[in-house]
Amino acid sequence: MGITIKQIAELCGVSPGTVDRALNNRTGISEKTKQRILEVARAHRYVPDHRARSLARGRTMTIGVVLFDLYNRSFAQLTNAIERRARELGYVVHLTLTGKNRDLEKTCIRQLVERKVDGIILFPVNKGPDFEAELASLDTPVVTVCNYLSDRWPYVGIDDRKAMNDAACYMIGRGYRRFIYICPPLAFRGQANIFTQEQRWNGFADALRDSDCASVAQPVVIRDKHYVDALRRIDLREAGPGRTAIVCSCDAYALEVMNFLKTEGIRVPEDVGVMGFDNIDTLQYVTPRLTTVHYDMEEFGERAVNCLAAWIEGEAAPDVPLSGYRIVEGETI
Amino acid sequence: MGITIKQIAELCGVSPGTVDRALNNRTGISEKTKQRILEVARAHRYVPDHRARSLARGRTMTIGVVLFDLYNRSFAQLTNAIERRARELGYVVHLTLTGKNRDLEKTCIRQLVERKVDGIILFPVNKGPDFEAELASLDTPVVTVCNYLSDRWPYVGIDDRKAMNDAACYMIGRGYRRFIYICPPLAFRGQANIFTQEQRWNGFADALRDSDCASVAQPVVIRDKHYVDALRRIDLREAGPGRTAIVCSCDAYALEVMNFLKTEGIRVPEDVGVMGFDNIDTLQYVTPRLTTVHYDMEEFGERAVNCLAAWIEGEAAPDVPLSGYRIVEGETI
DNA sequence: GTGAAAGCGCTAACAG
DNA sequence: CTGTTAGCGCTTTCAC
Repeated sequence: MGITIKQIAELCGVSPGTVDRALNNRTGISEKTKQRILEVARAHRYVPDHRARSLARGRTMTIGVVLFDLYNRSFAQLTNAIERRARELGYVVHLTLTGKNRDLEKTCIRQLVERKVDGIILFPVNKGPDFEAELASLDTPVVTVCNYLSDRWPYVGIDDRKAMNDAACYMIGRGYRRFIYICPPLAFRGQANIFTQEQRWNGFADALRDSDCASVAQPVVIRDKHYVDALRRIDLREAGPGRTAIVCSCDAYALEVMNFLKTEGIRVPEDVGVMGFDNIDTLQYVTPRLTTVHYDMEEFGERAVNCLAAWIEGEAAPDVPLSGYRIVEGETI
Repeated sequence: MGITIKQIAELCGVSPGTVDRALNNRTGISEKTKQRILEVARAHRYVPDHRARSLARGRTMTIGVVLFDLYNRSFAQLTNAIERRARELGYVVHLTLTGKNRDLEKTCIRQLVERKVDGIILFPVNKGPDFEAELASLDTPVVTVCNYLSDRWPYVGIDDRKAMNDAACYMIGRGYRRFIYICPPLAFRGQANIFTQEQRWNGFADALRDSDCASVAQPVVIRDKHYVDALRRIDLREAGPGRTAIVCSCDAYALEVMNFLKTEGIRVPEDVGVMGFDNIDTLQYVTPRLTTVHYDMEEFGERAVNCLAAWIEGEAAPDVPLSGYRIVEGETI
């Protein structure tokens, strides 16, 4: 199954080297033999063996991607963008999914290294000096996305702290004074890499602290994975100064929260406001339109690939500026 | 960068063959030298080169996936399931996306073959004898998903014709007599492989024809890519016998339609009913709850991988039974 | 313009 | 138990 260069060489009565010259448009071959070889190759449906080629050439033209999963809309978009951009640059993608399992993440990375990918795009769930050392020892370019690891690797993302700060100010500006902050990942503080989620929380806390509005209350923070249950135990209609907002550290939580509020007959934003983050595309079909923070996942994907490709082809890891974001004024705040 | 078996052999003063025995837990090596070799390998962070291994062993333990894109929720789910199941079986996934481009699909397949994937999971957009011949000549196991190609390749999916037939009967049973059928892909009939979409349409047409209910009218069929615009030109509140339903050949269209109806102030299902297909997970956040046809994409992914793996490891392509489906009774019909 | 040979890193078959 | 050798398929260098 599958004819090889050597076999073509025999069939044509030439050497493998000559076949190589013909097949790869190299110089130093007469047009006549070249055509003859190409003819035979076509007739036998010659397909080059990429493994052998990459072994000889030293490049696989493959990039590895390590993500949680594809359930989150954003990741699907990101993967899509990565594949497209990678393809444009001549790379094929190895997709590996970790399900947020830290050991599995290491396994995935190891597999990619064994397969000698030219570079890796990583949404890290691990962190810490050991992990960094491990990553550094790979001798493989790595670009991090959506979750910062360290300045030893380029990072593609936004300034989440500032963005959530802006969001908080926006809410305060609209009369919100009491807040419930939902962010289950915070429960993994110190264990997993939840940099982005921490940044968002910090940005939120900053804003509340810095607010010159005296009536802003201490926020209630929900770290429970069963955040809807936790929410159920709170009296959301309790009277008090200013309005109440449920701040979700990402849209996925916000959607669940809105479903819950709907079943409880709690009106948004009349009774309580809801703030999201990510602007996932699902939102365009949901009423009321969620107020959220938008950034461009497609751009993330492209930037990550561009950066990785530049690193692969160049010497050092290029710097990537943080991406932009904006608050999407919906109907829930 | 990266130590090789040969180098380890030199360092340990043994032959490459012995190192291979130690590294791969083979028999015929003394515990002592084995430990010594493993020691050195670990110290130098030995990582096997998968390309070389696969070249020598004849298997890549890689499966290729060819899909449109990841925008459709279903595909993201499918990809996720494929990756997970493939990983369980020891395979790594090459993901290629075609954007529904028929030439690009061929390119993707060729790339995967060059990379000597052990098998391919394909959502085909091409069809016809030429394409089938091309595919057959690959000498690579291929399993088709979601879009049937021919009985030469296993197919993972449901009986779409019957499912849409059931859906139509369900609507007729609920008093619907006038139908608008939305299915832009039908415009590519004869060109692209739209098997599934045709099946759904056929099932729908069957049901209307076979209905013993005399008042069922000929459906209006929208094949226009700008189906919302087409819909705008129709008087949806026109009086007539029975109720009117907009039947969408997949949920993605239904969501757009519902958004449109909302902006027009047309109530669902009071003024007009809406039927979907696929039961994408987005639906759980959309009101009113869309009536649709459910099938299990996760199962598709698993079955496809299982089938492919069985074929790779066995002789012939295993048969896969059609998967189940069910109508999800929502609030829009 | 073409051929021969070495090598990429690993495996497997055969000697010893 | 260990070493040797011959590949896997392609590339590349150096002769001719």
